[in-house]
Amino acid sequence: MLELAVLGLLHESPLHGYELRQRLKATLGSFRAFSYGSLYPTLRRMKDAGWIAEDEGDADVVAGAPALTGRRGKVVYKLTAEGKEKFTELLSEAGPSSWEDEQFGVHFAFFSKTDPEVRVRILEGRRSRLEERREGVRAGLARTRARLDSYTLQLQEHGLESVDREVRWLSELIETERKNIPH
Amino acid sequence: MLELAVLGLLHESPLHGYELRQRLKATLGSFRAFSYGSLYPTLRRMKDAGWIAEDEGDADVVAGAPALTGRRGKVVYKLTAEGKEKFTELLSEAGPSSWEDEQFGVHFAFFSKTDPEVRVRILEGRRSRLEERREGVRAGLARTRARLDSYTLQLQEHGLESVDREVRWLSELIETERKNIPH
DNA sequence: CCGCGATGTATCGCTGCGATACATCGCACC
DNA sequence: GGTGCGATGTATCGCAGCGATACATCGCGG
Repeated sequence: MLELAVLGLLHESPLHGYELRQRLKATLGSFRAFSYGSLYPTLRRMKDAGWIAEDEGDADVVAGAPALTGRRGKVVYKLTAEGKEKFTELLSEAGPSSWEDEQFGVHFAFFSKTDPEVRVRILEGRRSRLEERREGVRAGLARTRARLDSYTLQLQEHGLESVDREVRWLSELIETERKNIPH
Repeated sequence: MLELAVLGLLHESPLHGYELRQRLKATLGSFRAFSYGSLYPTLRRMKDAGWIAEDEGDADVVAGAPALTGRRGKVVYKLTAEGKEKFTELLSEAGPSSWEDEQFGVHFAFFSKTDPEVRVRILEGRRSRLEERREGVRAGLARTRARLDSYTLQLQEHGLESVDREVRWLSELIETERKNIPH
């Protein structure tokens, strides 16, 4: 899932870890963070899997004697052919709903790289899962409302409203996307 | 953090794992889930720490021959004296902001067991952390807005609005709570 | 010239998730 | 009267990601 984000960012230009992390923050904003603690291991995993490779064409090194010794310089990564393929695959993939749900934000951030039909599918998937959960909570709430603490109640109602808000947001997006699908 | 929730629930009556999980769902609703995968290990940890103990006074067992053999019956837990103490401690504790932030929902759900001053402190803490994050995102967004993908932009703005909404919610609650503090 | 904040790579221990296994109980349906 | 299925119940496994932290270098202002 972090993987998808990394592939998406490298799709535009080669980057090193630190920069990737900055972009990640800039791209996902308050939606998701990703710490170095997951980024670096993930980069290694992806490199081992052959999705990305170290980019040696880095200007830093070219400019004369790189001082050698331990000089732990930047490690710039770029997408491989397999990586590009994997990106496209992950970007339209279904998988178990839990997976889809977690990656939704990342997925959405790279929507411009997908077809309108895929977008609608993803958005509708997210919406229906959200609606499902909402109804579950609502039902439980109706059943236990009387027994519940006033603070608990407020918490739940706030949560419910948040979910509702997102559902409405998604509905608007779906509406707009539908218009983009050629007749 | 799950610990706080368990202590809070057991504070009202002894319960076994399954029932705890149900209550957890009913109490926290859409805010947080907690799976068995965390619940059972946590119960063990808490028992080892002496915060909770098995409750033998269970009616099931009393009612004649319990069929013995493997009969892996319910394991009912109750709060110990240390547990009660720990609960009060955790409920008003500050700790690192990350900790506070994650436990906020649980904390809030048990607000009726705290003093109004503590409530205000917790609510204000949450609000200021939220505001801080919001400003960070806003600043980054202002800087990169032009370069950003339209979808990325929409995602970020939606996120920002959500945070904003919660800040407003918190402000209302703070207002109300303040009135409850004796002159 | 030195000190500090930004840049940069990397690891550690922890919490919690989701899936799953397995067993029993109660009751609905035929 | 059996049988089958959904709710109740305990438990574990592997995995993803977090937050803190260590450590090194670079660039710039005082």
